[in-house]
Amino acid sequence: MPESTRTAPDLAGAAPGLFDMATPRGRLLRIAARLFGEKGFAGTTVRDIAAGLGIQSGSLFHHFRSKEDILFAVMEMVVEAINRDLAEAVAAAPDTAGRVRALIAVELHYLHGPASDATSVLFHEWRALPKARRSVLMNGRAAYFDLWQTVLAEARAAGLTPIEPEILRQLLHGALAWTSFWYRPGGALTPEALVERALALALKDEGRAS
Amino acid sequence: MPESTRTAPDLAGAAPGLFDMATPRGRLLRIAARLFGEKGFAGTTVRDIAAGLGIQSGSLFHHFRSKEDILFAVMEMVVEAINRDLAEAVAAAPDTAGRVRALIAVELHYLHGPASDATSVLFHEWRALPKARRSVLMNGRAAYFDLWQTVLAEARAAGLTPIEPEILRQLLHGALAWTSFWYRPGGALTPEALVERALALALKDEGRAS
DNA sequence: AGGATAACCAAGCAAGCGCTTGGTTGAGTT
DNA sequence: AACTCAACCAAGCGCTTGCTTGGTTATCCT
Repeated sequence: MPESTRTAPDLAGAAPGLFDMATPRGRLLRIAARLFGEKGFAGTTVRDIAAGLGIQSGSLFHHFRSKEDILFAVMEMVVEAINRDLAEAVAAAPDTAGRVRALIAVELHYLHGPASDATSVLFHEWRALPKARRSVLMNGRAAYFDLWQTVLAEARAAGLTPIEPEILRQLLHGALAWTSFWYRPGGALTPEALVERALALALKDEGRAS
Repeated sequence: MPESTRTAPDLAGAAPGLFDMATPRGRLLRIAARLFGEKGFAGTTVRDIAAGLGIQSGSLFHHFRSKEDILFAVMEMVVEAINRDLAEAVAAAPDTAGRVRALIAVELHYLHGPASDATSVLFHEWRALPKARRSVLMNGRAAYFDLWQTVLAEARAAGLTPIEPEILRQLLHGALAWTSFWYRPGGALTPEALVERALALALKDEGRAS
């Protein structure tokens, strides 16, 4: 499939995901992310993960100290990558509407591109972490939330939306996160078209739907 | 707290939830819903539920044949109730925008009113059910989805949104479902104000935010 | 008074869970 | 040739899981 070069960031080398498939650790994280995404963290056993790798369940603990550490590693990886790409994409956008579109495009790209498994784990399984680790993750995401809020405040000042930035951010985040339950790329609705629909939802008078 | 009498339905007698607190079965479902909502289905044990009722874990199986049956009963109860209230509220609304507001208000009322635990279980834990039972639930929700889509199609025909009804329905459903992770009634943002924000998100030129 | 029944307890079983242990293998280094 | 070490296996430990069993108690119906 061809790249979407206009607004979405280039994740290039990370093609089969954000994990290094050359190392056992990377392969482990990849299938763990897939299983956690499919059956949830509590619904996935270390034996499931081991079976996916073709090794014994005990051998997992040569690479990670606990099942929870695996979940945390998956999430940390996504947080770092998404932070980087989001800042890049926003900096490259020419105007306010372009920045909002960039935010949406990056988030949807993570939710449905090569990193989809790991991203939906980050979005949907944070309750499985103890509070201490949850707040570590939230610290890592602070920059991400700030960026959204800054751009949305800019949009509101420009008259593109009447909704307060922090509320709009949460509503949009929910709308986008939920797409992992119903949207599948490859169908009639292209990823680019989905970005435009979400943008039409976020901003007045930017709708080019249908 | 006073009722919101304008558009939200009156759930009256169901005050402490939608469960009949006079029966052991109702009390069981109530605390099961709370625990499933807090820790997830797989993260909740039958011993947790029993402890919440002050009985032995084995005694649960006098009321339900399996843990999964408990989850299913919680979900069925919400599906029935929400279907009924949604149809009522939409029928009572005077115009298109009012019908969209009614849809949003009912959904948010279920997510944050007395039935909040059970509703967020329905929205977030359906993956814990085997596919056969999932499709039983989906059949029960068909009327619900149809209603949303009909009203949103009407809104689009009236020029209130450029987004296709089925896509808008999914995006809005995500935005609303996600509020259970961040919104708490009793704070600065009232439930009524949240409804207006969500309405401003759904429809053009209906924004009265700030 | 006698019988049926709903609601529970006390005890525990079989299976599955996360994780540990001690040992093996094979590629890389010197 | 001797050594190191990452990557794994085979076995199983201690615990928790959902659920079963046989029996007890209180309430209601007749």
